[in-house]
Amino acid sequence: MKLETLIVSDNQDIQNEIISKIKELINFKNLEPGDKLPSERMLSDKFGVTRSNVREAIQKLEFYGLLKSIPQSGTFVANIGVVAMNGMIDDILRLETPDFKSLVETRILLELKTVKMASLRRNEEDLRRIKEALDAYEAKALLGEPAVQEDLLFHLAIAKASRNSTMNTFMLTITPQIIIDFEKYHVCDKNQAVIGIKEHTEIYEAIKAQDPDLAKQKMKDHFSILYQYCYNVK
Amino acid sequence: MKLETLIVSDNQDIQNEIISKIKELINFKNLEPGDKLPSERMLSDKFGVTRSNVREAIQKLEFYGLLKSIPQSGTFVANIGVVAMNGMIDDILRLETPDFKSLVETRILLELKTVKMASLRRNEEDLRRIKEALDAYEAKALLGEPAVQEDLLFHLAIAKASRNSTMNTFMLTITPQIIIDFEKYHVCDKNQAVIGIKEHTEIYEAIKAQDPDLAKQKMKDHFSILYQYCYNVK
DNA sequence: ATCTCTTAACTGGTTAACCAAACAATTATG
DNA sequence: CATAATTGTTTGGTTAACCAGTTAAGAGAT
Repeated sequence: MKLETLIVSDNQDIQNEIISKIKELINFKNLEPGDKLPSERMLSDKFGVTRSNVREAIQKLEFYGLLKSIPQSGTFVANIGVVAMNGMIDDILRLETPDFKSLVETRILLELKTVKMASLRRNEEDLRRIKEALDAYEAKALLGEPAVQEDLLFHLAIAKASRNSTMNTFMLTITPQIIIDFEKYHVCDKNQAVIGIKEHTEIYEAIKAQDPDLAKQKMKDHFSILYQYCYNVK
Repeated sequence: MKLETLIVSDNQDIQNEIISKIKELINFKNLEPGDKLPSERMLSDKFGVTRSNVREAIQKLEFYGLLKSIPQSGTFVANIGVVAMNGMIDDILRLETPDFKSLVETRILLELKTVKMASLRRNEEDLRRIKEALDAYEAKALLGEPAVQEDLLFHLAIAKASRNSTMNTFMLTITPQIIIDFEKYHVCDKNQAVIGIKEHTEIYEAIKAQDPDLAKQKMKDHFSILYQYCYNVK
């Protein structure tokens, strides 16, 4: 486990170094939007790393919209000014792995919004899926078993019903880390699962009644314990 | 361009198909948390695709915390129930590329929160960086040139000052797509850049004064035009 | 029969060779 | 001299061979 973390960390460091060097190169050569970068092979030679490393770094910058690779042609600087380019690369380089507090803060923000949207936009199909998730959670919780996953599936069903694909994606993105942190910090270990049934049911009823403000309030109540806990952890 | 979109789409389809088959396999074989999946080579044989394709699919599921690859050992089902597994895979398969409206909705939600946090948590260094971005934007806007990138850099500087790494990452994630959509739908084409100077300055002053509610209000005002526009587009 | 040690195969990860498309320079042709 | 055809080179992408570590089966000793 330790070893793996170290390796990942090394890879990250190498990639960040390459990204940093690409940035320097762009600045040094005064490359402007549309200009071509040196080929992957030249870059890997120049930086003394493998082409795979260079490719990964380029793909990361491509993900953030800073570069654009065109097959059999080359890698080009995106249509973005040199100032923005430098600023964004700096931000990307300094991206931290999200801490628990920031995850919970973000999750609460998203959930309070998605539950309102879900109340307004949900159709019968959405409602059915949310109910299904609720029932699955209730069944597990009543058995006294840990139901963290069923819990989060209920919330994901709401996110889906919000009909906002971006927030839905974000919820999916943070869910695995939330699960890991919950287990790490032993959140939801106690009998809170049983309390959760009532809270979940109330949220579901509010969505069913298409009452966005009530739904938001019930969601807020649901998170009040977690909220306090999260601020105590840090 | 068309060709490329097609290829990407094909790749996406193949990947989704593989993910779907992996899901079926897990269900059919009743694999439980900790169980080992068949090797990448066997899967690629079985599915009639390349190992690269299988690897990408596995990596995607790994990103969402559903699988865990261990070098020289195998790929394992994460510690997540079969119900949650199925639910999350379905969600992942149905992930849509975010539409403009959902992007703007999400951006506004994030910005109203980060500007409050930035007001409370910013230090002098943060403030300096925000001011820098503001000045760069002002300089560009006064020249009558399009300053979309400088605009977004200002907002990214605020997100950074919020000291919430998750929201900061999310802002970075949506920024390139926002830029593309802004150009596509010709947002900010007119002289709105000049109006933006005043609004940006007011936001900056509120952050400087550490007044979270005022900052939020000014940000809201700043987005009112975009908000309307976004709902007209759809 | 049981336990230990060796060995061979199997694993995900990595590297290097290969591919087809795009581009540039050169040559042939009007 | 200008233009079109062609050929050789360069590109990002793909594929297949390779690697080091793990695993488990099997031989041998007790």
